[in-house]
Amino acid sequence: MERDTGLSKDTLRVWERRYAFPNPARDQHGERVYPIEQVEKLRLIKRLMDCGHRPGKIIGQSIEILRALGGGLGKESTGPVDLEIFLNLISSHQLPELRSLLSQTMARSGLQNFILKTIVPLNVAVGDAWMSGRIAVFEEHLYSELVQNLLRNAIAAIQPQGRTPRVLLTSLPQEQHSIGLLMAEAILAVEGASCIPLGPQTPMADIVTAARVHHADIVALSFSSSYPETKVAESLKQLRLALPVSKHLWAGGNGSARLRKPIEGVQTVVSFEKMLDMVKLWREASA
Amino acid sequence: MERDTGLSKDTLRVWERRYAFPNPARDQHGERVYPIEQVEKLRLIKRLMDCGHRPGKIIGQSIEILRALGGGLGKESTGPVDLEIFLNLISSHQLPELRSLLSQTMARSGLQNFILKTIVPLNVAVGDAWMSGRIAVFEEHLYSELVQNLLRNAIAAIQPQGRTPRVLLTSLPQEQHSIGLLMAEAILAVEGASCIPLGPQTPMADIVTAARVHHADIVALSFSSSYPETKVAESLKQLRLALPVSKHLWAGGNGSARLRKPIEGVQTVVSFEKMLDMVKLWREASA
DNA sequence: TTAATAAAGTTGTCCAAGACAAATAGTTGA
DNA sequence: TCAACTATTTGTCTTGGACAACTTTATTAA
Repeated sequence: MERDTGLSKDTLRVWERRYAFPNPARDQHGERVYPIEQVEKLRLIKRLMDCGHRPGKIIGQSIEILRALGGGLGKESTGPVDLEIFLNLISSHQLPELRSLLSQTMARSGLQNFILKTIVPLNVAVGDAWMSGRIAVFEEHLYSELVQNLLRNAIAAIQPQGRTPRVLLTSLPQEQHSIGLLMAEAILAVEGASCIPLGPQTPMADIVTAARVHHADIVALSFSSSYPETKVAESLKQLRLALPVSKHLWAGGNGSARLRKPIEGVQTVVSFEKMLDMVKLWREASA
Repeated sequence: MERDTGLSKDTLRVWERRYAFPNPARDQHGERVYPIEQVEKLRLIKRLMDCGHRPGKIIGQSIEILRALGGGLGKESTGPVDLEIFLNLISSHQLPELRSLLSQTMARSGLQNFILKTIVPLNVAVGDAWMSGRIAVFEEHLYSELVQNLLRNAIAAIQPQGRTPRVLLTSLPQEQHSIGLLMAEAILAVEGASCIPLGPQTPMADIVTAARVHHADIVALSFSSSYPETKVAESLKQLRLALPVSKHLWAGGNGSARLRKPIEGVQTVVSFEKMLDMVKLWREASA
């Protein structure tokens, strides 16, 4: 259930006590068995919470109402590219067609624009489509794999220039999403920065050591919206203390956008567009 | 601690009660704070358990003795390629050199041989080197990223032939290791099979649906040694029941090698070499 | 001596309810 | 309009008991 919903065991228990939901059946040993509709409702609630809703307010609502609440989320942003075509290919399992359309789009717009104008909005659209029940988990997985291949191939095609800044890219142990890291790496590679990609889930002590031995100028962390809210600021403060002041610390992803107060010595990467400006600023400052 | 050691919260608690280890300090709120040496010992124990040791027997030993126990693990297999060179490059952070040596080796031996003779033994060697404290977590991460890039690029270079069998590749929700899936995909791609790579952590219901809509002939699952032992057989039986009998079900990875009794209708992929034979057999049978 | 069976020991996961710190919302006063 | 204070909400940690499933050892039969 933790994996399926993104909610911790303790949270599920305390919700049972407080809100009488979820209300799982019990098997012959008295252990909880969650009906599929409760799992779906929990997933919806989790996603709405990531958008700022509070559990106590929405947990009593029916699935239909929750769906409606989420429906109006990403509608306002209609990108320049028609995302509907992509979504249709995803939900109709046209793997080769989807692959070539993505490749074509990338070739046409260039890597940076492809990420900014197509992949980022498409990720949001896919998330929404999953939420409204339009596409399934495995369809999302397949799409992710495809994008990952595309990005890794593009990055490999650019390859080392040895220019500054040297950016260490990773996420903390609780954060397993890596697609954001790849997008950042691709964009930075185009800018001519040298990336040290550690992949997701690097322990803090290792980040500090890696930054030292690889002479990183910037340590960039990614936080998805499923990263525990309370932990983001805490982890960043701790890491800031452990890193030499000379090294910049950047925090990106939807999880870091929720930060209320800025943290001393930590820069928030609001968007990939802004990240380009930040690289420019770093270069000016270090010149 | 769960992430850092791979041991569940409950296991850590019950060990405290039964074996008086770990014995974490407490902060001002009475919450557990684990000294670094206890974390290391726990990691060692976890790894030794994956090799068949039982916790009660080894938990009382000192770190030195545990290290010695693990040291004699993979020594017998000295591959044809000199792994020492790779290990040295990893531990001395020579990223570009490591990258090009891997590429060269791949070009020289061919993709399949590269995986069988270099990557597989190297993965084991890296794991052992981590265990003996020779390389750090972040160095292992960097190596993983590199291999992943290499494999994904190689797979992309082969690309679709539309030949059978159609193999759906994924792992179950608790299993996050994906490098084994990539190696399998690469080897199968060379054989001309069509892969549907869903990445790791696909819920069982989604695997069934995906197998249907993509007309998969074979569903191949990967289990690493950190997958809960008791769950492997259980999950496979359940999935076997949910899949049509016409679809083959293959289980690979170190986690599935621990299966004592074979499961009706499930084939164990003992090694990548054997997988090639299995593909051949499938083709003969389906002709 | 071997093989099968039973008993004893080992091990991980689940259960329940309590406590509390931190975050959020609501209220009041300047 | 903003800041400070209070009340409420919320998630995570705590403890120890229970037990099913697995392993090992002992016992019995062939």
